[in-house]
Amino acid sequence: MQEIADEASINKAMLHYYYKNKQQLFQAVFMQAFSKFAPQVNAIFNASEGVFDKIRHFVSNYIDFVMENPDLPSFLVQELNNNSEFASSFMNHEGRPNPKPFIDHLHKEIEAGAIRPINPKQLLLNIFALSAFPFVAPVMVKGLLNISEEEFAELMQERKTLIADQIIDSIKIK
Amino acid sequence: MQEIADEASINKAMLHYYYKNKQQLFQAVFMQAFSKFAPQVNAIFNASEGVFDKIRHFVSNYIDFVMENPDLPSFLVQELNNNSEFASSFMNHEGRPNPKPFIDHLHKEIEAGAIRPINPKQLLLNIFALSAFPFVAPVMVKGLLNISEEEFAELMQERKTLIADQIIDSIKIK
DNA sequence: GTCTATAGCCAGATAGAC
DNA sequence: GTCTATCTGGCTATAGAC
Repeated sequence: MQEIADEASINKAMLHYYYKNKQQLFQAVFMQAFSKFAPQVNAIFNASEGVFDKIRHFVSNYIDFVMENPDLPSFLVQELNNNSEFASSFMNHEGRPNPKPFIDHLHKEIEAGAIRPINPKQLLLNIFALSAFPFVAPVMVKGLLNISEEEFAELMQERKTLIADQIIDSIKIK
Repeated sequence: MQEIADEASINKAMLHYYYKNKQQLFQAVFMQAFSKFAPQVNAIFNASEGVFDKIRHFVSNYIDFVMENPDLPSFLVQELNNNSEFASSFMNHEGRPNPKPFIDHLHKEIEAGAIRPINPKQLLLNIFALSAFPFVAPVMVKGLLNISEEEFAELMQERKTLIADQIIDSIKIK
């Protein structure tokens, strides 16, 4: 609370004036982070494009977005991991990420023989994993690959097309 | 400290007898977690097999390993994120994950024309991301995909071959 | 080695003047 | 609304008997 007050150039008493206690301040912060994140994720689900374009746009938009908000993914993941009961209330929240439209879309394309018969949940997981992992575990990634902040940023730029191509290739009929 | 003491069926004073302070107890826990994790990761780098077999074995072994130690990845990632200075001392530690052999191996295969000319660091990142992400962000993944613990376990079993096939496919000369 | 009791400290929270 | 001063509880850590 002291550090937050310092950062805001006020004192602890004022924090308690605006947010009755620490928990409520935290929830306000979490909610704001979550409400920045959710629409980004929903973008992929509700767009009207074809599957390949959805994937390309999601990956590119997501990486651009988190490069501007680099602490968001690790913060959300950490708090969801440590408050699972409280997490589920956010997951049931209005405006939460809802993958159903995208999964239905995939099922249709599979039935039509337009893409390979992959389990849609696996595909979704692959998209998230490839896009989000470097931002969820940035210290480990930079340590393992032995790269600087700048090299990391370059790798992420390269990923915007690399990942999308790879994912699309994995479901394209050859 | 109280909760740890309870779990161990001793009292707080005994914890301080064996570990002078909380920080030292934490370091012991972290070190043990890290020393379980590092060899698993190194397995991929130092095996004498071909690239494709390395990838297949790593993915399968890694998923088996973390299914038995489900809290390890999220714990390590969280602590590395929050103690980056202290993290780097572990990353320079004896027996740390060292990807150089694997990256060299990839460079050779690329020069020989045996695999496609991908950036080896991107490939490494893809392998980690696809394997580790569900275990680093389990609550978010289960929430987004709307699946139970059991379905999660099934998905992970299916992933052992699915991911490996996809990664190999992304570097195979067609 | 093991325990109880307690010291010491610090963060969250409040009272009350302005 | 804003601030200073202060209370309070809880946590880490230690003293000291056994």
